[in-house]
Amino acid sequence: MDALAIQQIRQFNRTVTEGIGALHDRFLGRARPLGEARLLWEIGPEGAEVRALRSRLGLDSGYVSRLLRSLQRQRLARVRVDPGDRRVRRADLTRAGLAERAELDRRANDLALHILEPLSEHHRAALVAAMTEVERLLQASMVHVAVEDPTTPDARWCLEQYSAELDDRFDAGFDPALSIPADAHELVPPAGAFFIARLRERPVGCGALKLHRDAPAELKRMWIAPAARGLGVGRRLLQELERHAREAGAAVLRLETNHALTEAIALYRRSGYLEVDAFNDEPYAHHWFEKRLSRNHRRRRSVARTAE
Amino acid sequence: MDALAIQQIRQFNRTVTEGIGALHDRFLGRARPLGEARLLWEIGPEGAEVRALRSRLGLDSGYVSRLLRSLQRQRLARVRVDPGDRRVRRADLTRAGLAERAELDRRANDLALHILEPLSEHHRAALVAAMTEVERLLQASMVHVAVEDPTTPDARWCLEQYSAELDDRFDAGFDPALSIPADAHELVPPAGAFFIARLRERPVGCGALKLHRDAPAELKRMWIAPAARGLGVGRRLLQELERHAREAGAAVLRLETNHALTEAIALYRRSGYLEVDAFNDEPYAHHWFEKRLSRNHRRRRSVARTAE
DNA sequence: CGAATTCTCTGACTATAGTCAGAGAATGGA
DNA sequence: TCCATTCTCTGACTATAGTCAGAGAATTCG
Repeated sequence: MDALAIQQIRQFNRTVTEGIGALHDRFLGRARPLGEARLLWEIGPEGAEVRALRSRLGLDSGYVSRLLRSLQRQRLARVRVDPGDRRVRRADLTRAGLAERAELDRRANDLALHILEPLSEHHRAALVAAMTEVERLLQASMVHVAVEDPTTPDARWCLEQYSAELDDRFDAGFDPALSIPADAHELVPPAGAFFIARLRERPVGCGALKLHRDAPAELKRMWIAPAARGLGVGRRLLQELERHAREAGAAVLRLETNHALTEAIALYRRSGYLEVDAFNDEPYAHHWFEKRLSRNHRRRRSVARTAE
Repeated sequence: MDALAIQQIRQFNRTVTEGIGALHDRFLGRARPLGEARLLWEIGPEGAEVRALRSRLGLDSGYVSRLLRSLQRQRLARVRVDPGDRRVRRADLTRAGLAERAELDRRANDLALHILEPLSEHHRAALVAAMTEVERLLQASMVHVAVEDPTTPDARWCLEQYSAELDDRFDAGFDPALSIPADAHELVPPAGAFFIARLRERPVGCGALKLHRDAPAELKRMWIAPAARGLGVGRRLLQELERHAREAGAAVLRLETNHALTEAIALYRRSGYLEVDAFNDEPYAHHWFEKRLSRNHRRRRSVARTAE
């Protein structure tokens, strides 16, 4: 694997963590312990349920309880019982707490300004552009794909997004009732599988398989959130779907699609799918594709694996 | 100031610290406390003086002493008296310590690999390129310029680099003895000033002023380390020199230079210097420049100040 | 030579950032 | 209705990452 690339990433990590990290401490000014500051920030102007704070920050319930008491003692936050469910508490910020949060916000801005300030206009623009690029690609690298239950709220959300997008892009709109169904019960083992691609817990794409004993497997419901497009998420999702289908014993994976979905069609072609005659009567489809899943495609823990 | 740029930098900081930070902890595996791991790394294969470790890591002497004892108990390091000066101790790694350090190195590589692994070749190359760019520009932004004593080892080193570079680039080489002198005693207040540009303590450039009561100030000994070129360090150094000359009462700043120094000449022209007739008999000079230092050029704490 | 300085170590102390095991109150489901 | 679950809090405990004030040995400076 490319040793130079690895060295560059390590160098980048050093520069960013030491450089920005040191600045961060100087600007965010460790006047307040980090835990309190994070909590103060996370409560936000609207307030939040204590249990939500706990899960968002990944902290122990006892610890959050004590941090909140400390914020209360400093008259920065209030904690009250939720009238709806009297087990849960809601935290919100006092005027002083809001001011303190605004101050944190201001300091974070100052930090960014302090980085830009010494640079010329030209270099500033270059830095912001390069940062945008690094951030996008890091996010791409942090996307994980996993089989999930198609009935969870996240899964339903993805499927709704999928339908809404088709409705928006198809010339005649999209009514799931007129299309060949792929209901939840068909997308759980052993009949099929439902995959969600997530970026830090948030769903950014989905895809599903319908498995048929000896007949080709079918690829359904593939969708990538607009914000995650162009990052290779579709390619990775497709690879996972193919791997799953292969491991489930399918020799061929096939799919139908609409001519409005140009990026998807390009992805399928790029990934080795060949256009074939219509193999079903899906009313929204214009193209039918299939791909033979090679059996000997070993899954090695090597980087070369994902090379295009 | 550009609010979008600031938002982008904040977003970048979040993604990088949360994304890479989380990975960092997972890979570097908090099996060993961070303090010990840093020290183990810093001792290095060659060993190091304890006082050097202290200053490099910026740690308290008592703390380092205890950390070292802990490493000794784990048979990872040895501490011995320096035979030359029996007050100082040297630490070095045992075989086990070296193995542990190699393991840290391996894990840092794995972290980098883990970031690259999910990406396509195309996206990998783009990420590495963008990281290189961010790192370069962040470094540019971390350069600081300050007046320093021209007799310190760092100052001498800069001046040697300066001479060596001229000797290398001038057609006929460069012999300081034949050039108009600018000795250390001329480069301290009130006769003049010597500036060093530093990136994290390491010198990456220098420049000097000779001040003459009512005559124009002279710019001398300007040099930028090859690794720091193209980052705007020269421009910032020049701005500092001009500011200092202006504040010392000079109305005009002038300089002579050799035609081999094309980037320097371009910088001077870009910065408002006008070519004038020879005002001295410097044997190595081909061009003479001067710039009128405007008095009313207020130094505002605004970003616009450094715009080109 | 004697005084000041340098380098390291020890003891005593602190703050931060947690973890874990209950306990009590409120709620939801059978 | 009652049992399990959810939500929060308290007390007791831990590890990490330091800081500070000497003290003792070695060295350097005037």
